Amino acid sequence: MSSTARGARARARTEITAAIKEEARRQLAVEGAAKLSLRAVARELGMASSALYRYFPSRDDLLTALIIDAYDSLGAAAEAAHDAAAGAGPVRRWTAVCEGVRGWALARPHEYALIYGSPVPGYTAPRSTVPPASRVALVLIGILRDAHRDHGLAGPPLPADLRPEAVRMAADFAPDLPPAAAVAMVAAWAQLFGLVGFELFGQFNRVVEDRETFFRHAAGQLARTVGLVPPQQDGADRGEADRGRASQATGTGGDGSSSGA
Amino acid sequence: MSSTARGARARARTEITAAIKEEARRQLAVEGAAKLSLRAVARELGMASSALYRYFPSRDDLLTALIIDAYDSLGAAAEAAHDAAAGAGPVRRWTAVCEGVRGWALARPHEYALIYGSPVPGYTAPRSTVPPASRVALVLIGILRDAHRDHGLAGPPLPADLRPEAVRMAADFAPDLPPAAAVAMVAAWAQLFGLVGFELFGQFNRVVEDRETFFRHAAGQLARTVGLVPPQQDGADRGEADRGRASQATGTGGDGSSSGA
DNA sequence: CACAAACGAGAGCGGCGCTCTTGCGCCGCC
DNA sequence: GGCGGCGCAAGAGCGCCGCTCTCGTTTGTG
Repeated sequence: MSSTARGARARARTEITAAIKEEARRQLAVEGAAKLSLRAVARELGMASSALYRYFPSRDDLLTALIIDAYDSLGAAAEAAHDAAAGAGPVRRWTAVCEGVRGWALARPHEYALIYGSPVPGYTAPRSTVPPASRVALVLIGILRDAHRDHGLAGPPLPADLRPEAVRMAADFAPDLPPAAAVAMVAAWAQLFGLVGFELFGQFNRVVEDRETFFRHAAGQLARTVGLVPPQQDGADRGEADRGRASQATGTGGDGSSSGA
Repeated sequence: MSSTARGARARARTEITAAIKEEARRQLAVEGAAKLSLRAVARELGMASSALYRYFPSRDDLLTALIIDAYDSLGAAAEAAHDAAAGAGPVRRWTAVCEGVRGWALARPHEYALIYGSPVPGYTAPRSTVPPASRVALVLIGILRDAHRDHGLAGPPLPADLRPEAVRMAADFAPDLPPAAAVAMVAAWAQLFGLVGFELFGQFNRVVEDRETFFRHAAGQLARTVGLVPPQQDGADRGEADRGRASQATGTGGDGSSSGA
């Protein structure tokens, strides 16, 4: 009841609010957050710049609204990518989510920069951004939970001095996961956005060319570090690579992630 | 001969240029890059704002100069951290560099944001930023090269479709490394800055509390993913992982980072 | 119907990046 | 040693910005 038809006035307000955000997002995509101008938005919408302050008390508040929307959009993309791979194994689902995040970021670089780039100087994100910001992490945690329930997780040991923190982390947001897995999960979460951010912000420019393939591989490795084991037996892993110097022969055997299946 | 005493005029110019950058860096640390104002810098230096354009043709050029300085400062910090651990094993040297990077970033959050945060809208970094930006990566590559020469590297296999790219990458900037190691290195490089960025930009706010310990552990794990194997020492902290069902094998022995020394 | 709240428009304040023009002082050259 | 020229600082000014205040109008409500 509260959302629809509480009078023409209220509906007009939500419509105008949406139009402002839409136009702002359009300018964001073109010019970037730094050059987003309230006056330009108002101009494009055919209203006085002062009128816009009836809807957003300041430029930063507009930005905050866009940030929340971006988090939600990214979260939805991650969830959609996960659902599209629902039937598959945990590694496949993991990489699907990672690729979903990457795809969203590549399609909306400025919105990605808005939420994972440098935060505005004195600005600290209000609490309202927390839940939408958690959605990607929740999807990843869900994959780990399922995998842990079904097969267990293969994680590295936990150093003694990290154990209390790990226990706290698991209790806080991943009660179904062993502490070591919670730690590995948070690290992988940050590392995922390191990969995406580096690609997006040009750090890979003369370094990585075939970024799609590179990312897929890296995401698969990330799955390993959180304890998800690829369908085929591991075991072959460790002794491999290149003992000694003249290695070069390394690789050859696909690790399974190369097969599309 | 070119650097010193090419006349009083020239020396005054370099001095003023340095003073401008210094003041700009001061304002950067206080307000952030978005609010850095040429007029404010000029005001603080007691000169007319227009005079400042004799030294930097635009605000973006000032920013670019600061970016290059920041890259160099970070690179120097990474090299210093590495040299301080020169005698140690590759894992210790790796984590030392990672912690050096983190320490630098925590001490200069705004300068870090300048180089690894969102790039300015239409702005693409000029070529002159490339060499200083590479210094951290070069240090890490050096560690891998040494480790590969001395003990070999234990990396995961390379999927067939990534092999051409991996060969190209190794040839381009790590000719002494096997292709798989070059790939793992670049991924770890990006992931390192993912960890640092998330901590710095508040993404860990209600997630990770003991960030120092968490980071040290994550950096150690990163060392493993690039094929650096920790000295095998069966310590007390082991066997935790998860105790789920088939908790297979759990990689190799302790990561040794738990010991304080 | 009357009234208060919400609203849109306009003017205006201080600050910004950047440009142009105007004088001045230092440099090298004859 | 005088002098022309160049580098330099300063001021005024343009168009933009975020934001505020005021004022007349619209609109939902008791």
